[in-house]
Amino acid sequence: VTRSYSAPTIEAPDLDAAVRAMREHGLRVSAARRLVLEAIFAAGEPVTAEQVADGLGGQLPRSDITSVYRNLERLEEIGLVRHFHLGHGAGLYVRAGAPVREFLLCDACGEVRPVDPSELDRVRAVIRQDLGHEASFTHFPIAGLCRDCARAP
Amino acid sequence: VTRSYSAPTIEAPDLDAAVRAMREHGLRVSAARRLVLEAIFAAGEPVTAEQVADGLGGQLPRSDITSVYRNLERLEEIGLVRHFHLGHGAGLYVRAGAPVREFLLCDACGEVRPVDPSELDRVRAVIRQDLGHEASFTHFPIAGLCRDCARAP
DNA sequence: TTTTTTGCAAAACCTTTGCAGTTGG
DNA sequence: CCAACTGCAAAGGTTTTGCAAAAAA
Repeated sequence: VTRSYSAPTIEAPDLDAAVRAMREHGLRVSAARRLVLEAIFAAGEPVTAEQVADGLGGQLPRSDITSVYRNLERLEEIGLVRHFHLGHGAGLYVRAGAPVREFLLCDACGEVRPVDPSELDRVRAVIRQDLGHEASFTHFPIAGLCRDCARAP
Repeated sequence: VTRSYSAPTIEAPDLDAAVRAMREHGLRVSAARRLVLEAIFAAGEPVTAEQVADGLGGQLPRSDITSVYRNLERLEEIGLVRHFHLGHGAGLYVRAGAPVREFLLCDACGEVRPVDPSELDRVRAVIRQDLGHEASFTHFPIAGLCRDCARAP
């Protein structure tokens, strides 16, 4: 199944603040690291480590994929990046600080629907009440059937 | 994080009916195929392709892992096997016809809690009402924090 | 006999590790 | 200067693919 993707609007990145945060956390601001950060901030949507290494398809200089993984990890540790998964492929990395999205995935047509976490508040409340579990859909999506595919299966 | 796993009770397998189903679907009943089926039916809990290939740790003859994957795929196509994921590791295969379980995963302590699908009926209803999505947690688990870890984070 | 299936080798895919050399602070 | 970081090569874990030989129907 091919996955479609509607990018959530992401507010203008603040690279300088991010660089400051790096220094505050004792991370060196190397060229490679800065490049990963720039790619993540420049991308309008979640991207794979490979896309970052490819310089977002030529928009930025290429990087070594090993360093990209290592830097995404560091940046995630200090809260500048988050990552999540849609299905089975490579992980997707986004700039933290951008609005958090959770995802509904249609197993039939492949639609990926980003939703605002508030839209899942009632869902989380029911899970908490019925099962005593604090659910989070920020790392794995909610799979199933979208409205259209549920109607015409 | 190490994952604990409480096996759901699985009713006595009916290998003969499964073999009949294979023939009905035009699948040949080869030794290798039968072995995969036996392993899946004999296992008291979901197992990886590798566990099947290893003969469940010596209980059964070993098989070639490539064939195991191919046969699990065929058996899943005709509805004798299901598979799902818990986190990032290898997929887990279970005999279809055994009671379906859905899973809650604790990101903090690694607890894996199998629940009966009926326990998620209200959850699914809210997702349907609020988002028009027919949710299924049979392929990916519901991640988050278990009751204990949510209390003491 | 004919079509499916097997077993092996090899590769694909995503991610991590080891290490010697480079660099930021 | 020196700990942190890089780039490369290599490997790890999971799953798929190609193909000639073997086996089911």
